[in-house]
Amino acid sequence: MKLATWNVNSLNVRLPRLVDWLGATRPDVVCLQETKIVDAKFPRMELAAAGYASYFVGQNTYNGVALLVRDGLGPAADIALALPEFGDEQKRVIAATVAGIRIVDLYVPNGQTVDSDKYRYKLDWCRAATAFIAGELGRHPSLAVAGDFNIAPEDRDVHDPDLWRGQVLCTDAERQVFRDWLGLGMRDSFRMFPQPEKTFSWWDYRQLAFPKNHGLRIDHILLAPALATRCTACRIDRNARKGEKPSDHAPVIVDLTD
DNA sequence: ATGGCTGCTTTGAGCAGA
Repeated sequence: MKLATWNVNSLNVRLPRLVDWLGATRPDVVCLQETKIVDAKFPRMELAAAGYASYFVGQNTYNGVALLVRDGLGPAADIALALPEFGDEQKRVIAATVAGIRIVDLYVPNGQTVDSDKYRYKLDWCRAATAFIAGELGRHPSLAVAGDFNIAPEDRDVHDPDLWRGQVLCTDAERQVFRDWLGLGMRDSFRMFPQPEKTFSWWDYRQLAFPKNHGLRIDHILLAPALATRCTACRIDRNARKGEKPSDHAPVIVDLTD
């Protein structure tokens, strides 16, 4: 089982690249964020032609998440489309059970700046997500939580920690959320393996950030113990950030033994 | 040397992303 997460920053713009990437990478399940598309316009036919079933919840302009499931894995079951007991207009969560694995796809709010209402919303949202993950883990030992967390967990996940210190994505409160999720028993799959230094998953479109590798690692796949023992690799597909009209995020991919 | 983004919006300057 190959599981991936990718913030595509508009499925409208990125669909050709996504289809190419699916063909080249052949993941079994893909968690998408920032689809920015209403359900009625979701390109399910195009993705079906590429060999994937789509499950999604979206809206115009912002947010939107989807799960893509490769044909032959069987249908996704027990689909959830929001954090329970957290009134939220924004479409940031989809969860489903696929081939015995419970997959939670999160698009964590950005937070904008620490003095903004959006930062408060981010922390409230994350607290609700903590409760959701705890509940899911209780029901499903084979749990994966993947997505754009908008949290760089440690200084080594930041190209210039001094520049980013205390800034949104890197604050103590956000990093504590990440540790809270690990504290539930989840493992950061990326850190289960030796990794090259300065490996990131997001680079600003501006100021040549990508060629200078001025990035952050903010996209993650967390695995419950029962899946962590099956995990043989985690990598970030930096090549997907190259070329014409890339997303500003690169995909994260894990391999799980059967 | 400097500044160099992208996607979206009941189309066109402004917001948001991170």
